[in-house]
Amino acid sequence: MRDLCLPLGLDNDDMERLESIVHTRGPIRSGEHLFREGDNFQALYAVKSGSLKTYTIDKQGREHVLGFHIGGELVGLDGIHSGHNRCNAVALQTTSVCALPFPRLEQLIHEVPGLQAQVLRVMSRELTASNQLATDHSAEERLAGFLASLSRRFARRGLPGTRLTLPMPRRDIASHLRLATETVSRLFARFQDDGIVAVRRREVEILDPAALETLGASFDLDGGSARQRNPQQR
Amino acid sequence: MRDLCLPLGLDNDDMERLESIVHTRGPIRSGEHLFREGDNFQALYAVKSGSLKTYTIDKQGREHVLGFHIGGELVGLDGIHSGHNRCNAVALQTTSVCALPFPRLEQLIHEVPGLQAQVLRVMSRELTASNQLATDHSAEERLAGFLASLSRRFARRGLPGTRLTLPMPRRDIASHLRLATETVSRLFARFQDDGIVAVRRREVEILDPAALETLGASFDLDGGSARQRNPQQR
DNA sequence: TCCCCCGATTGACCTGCGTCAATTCTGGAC
DNA sequence: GTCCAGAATTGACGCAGGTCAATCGGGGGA
Repeated sequence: MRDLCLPLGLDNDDMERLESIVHTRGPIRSGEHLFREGDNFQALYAVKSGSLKTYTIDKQGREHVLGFHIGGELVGLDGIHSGHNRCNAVALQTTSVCALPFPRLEQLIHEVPGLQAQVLRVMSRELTASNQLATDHSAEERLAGFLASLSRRFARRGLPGTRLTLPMPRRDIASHLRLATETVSRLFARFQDDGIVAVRRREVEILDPAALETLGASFDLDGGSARQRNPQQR
Repeated sequence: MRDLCLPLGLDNDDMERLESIVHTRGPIRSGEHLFREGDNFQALYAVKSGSLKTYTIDKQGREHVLGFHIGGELVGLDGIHSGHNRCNAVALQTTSVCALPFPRLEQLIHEVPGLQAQVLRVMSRELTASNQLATDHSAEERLAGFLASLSRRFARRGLPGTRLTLPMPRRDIASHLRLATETVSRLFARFQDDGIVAVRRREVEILDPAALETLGASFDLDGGSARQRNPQQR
């Protein structure tokens, strides 16, 4: 297979064992669901290409976008504990994924110590990111932090980090950041006036990455803006 | 030891193995820190008695309360991936915890399959809860959902779920829910006027649990309000 | 017992962002 | 090419909740 593109840092042998249990699923076309809230939880999914959004519908019928997932990222971790998927996952564009059937994955985690460590790490990172998303920040900080984070994630995939095509509409960005669509639109306009980005619909060019990082510094969605750790001991 | 009070559903033998690696730490007095952001990540902590809050300080110096942890709950999961604690943990009252040194825990997870499954489950549940916290709801929904959740958690511990003593000040509740202290205070007053609760400082009596659940229904912090799953397929 | 300090409450006012509404843009369908 | 439905933008306005400020209250220390 050779195409499970998760950055797990496993050696070749372990990676092959992991790939032996996955099966590719796709293409999933834009708007099609990978899974839905309440479905039996059967597998985790690694995005190979394209992108997904995850969301929930609350008891009032309102949609809440939990996150966006591009290539190399994992989806479905929140479904483990209850045995049911806790959110919906829908393709934002033509997308293909690798399914990692959970019972077999659990078995493999047990057999491959390196995999155990990586899975714990991935889940922990997801938790940190979600915690960050739950914090309280202004609309400006949120959008700047979101763009900076997205830019880094694209760059990590080898795509140009300063010239991106957003896979999602404004409405989804807004929902994800707990803003109104109009607020997102106005902020894009403001960032553009300030010379920080050039935006045309879903094409975004980041003209002043430093300014974007500064604006979004306190809303660091993936702990990646500064590689600097915080080495203070008490 | 016999006092690691985590509801992991392990058999006696496995539980004993787990307890053999923990060591009790406490009492931690109110205001003392269990760990701080940036510290080397060394252990997970299970709260035995008392309570903790976890929080971060952002680059502007603002505090964000991530969560509260009472007996039987686990703290520190977000520190795994980076090897450094990602938040601060401070006691809200006299508190004692069990430290689970992570390297030994990892080893034990490998050896005890039942423990592996439980750890994955616990992390997944944390993730679901954090995702929920990140969603967009009115102040009223947030506070009602928070109180309902807290009530359930107390009840799970065998404490009266309708008569609770809040271990945290208004300011921390407000920060956790992304509200102003004054808003929390006003909402308590309103809930009291509506006959839903009786509040006196930190003493809260829930007079109308159903009303509280209804108000907070769409902001379900621990998936516990309704045991009903969502069995729809597709 | 009396302070004293800090947490909580309450009121008045303000503002960031949401809501509503009107255009404009645009990429597919044909 | 033309049409059109949905996406994005822009403006006017309103409100939920934040901010500022004054007061209250109660537990702990001497």
